[in-house]
Amino acid sequence: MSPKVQCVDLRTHKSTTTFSGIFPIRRFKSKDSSCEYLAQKKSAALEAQPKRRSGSNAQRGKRRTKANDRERHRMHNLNSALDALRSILPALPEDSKLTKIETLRFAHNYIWALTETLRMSDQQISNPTEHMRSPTEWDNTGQFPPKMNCGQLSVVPHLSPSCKHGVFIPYGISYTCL
DNA sequence: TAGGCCATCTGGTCCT
DNA sequence: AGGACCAGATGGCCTA
Repeated sequence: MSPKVQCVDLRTHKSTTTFSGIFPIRRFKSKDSSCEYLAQKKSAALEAQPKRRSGSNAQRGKRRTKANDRERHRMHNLNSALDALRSILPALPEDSKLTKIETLRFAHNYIWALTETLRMSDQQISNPTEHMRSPTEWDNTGQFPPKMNCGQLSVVPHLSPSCKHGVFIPYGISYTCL
């Protein structure tokens, strides 16, 4: 059911590999999202006396309709933001659309991959002897850059051998499904 | 047909 | 008081 996601070389904008969208899930245990907290909140709400809202039925109906409109508008805004996020993620095929949760997970991994690429770019600047290694050589050495594993998503950053204004430009991130 | 995804409604809570 | 935010419930649509 998960859509295939096609990735591109960020420099050439040509598609490279595809993977199906199973992304690593990082589980957080926070007060606001824990099952215990939500269960407590729900039971407290059930036990609580129903609040008497002021106003006639007609007034309450009007307020409810207004609140529904606001909520609809709010969700539309949220969806617009998700669409904007989808549009900047690399190389979605024309005929498929990431689901909401896939969009968020993909964005998370994409940011992570870019961050790793920058980090390794900095390492390369501080250690110029690594500069001329090809990605293949890097892979063979098992040293730099390491093959980054993030759950089921494997990220292999490739660094451009060119240097612009003293900054190495990362041009490629390929993803392979493990 | 079951399961996933989504939009919408709804009531509760928090904040201004 | 009213708005924003949140999570649960519900029903529709689609796909394997």
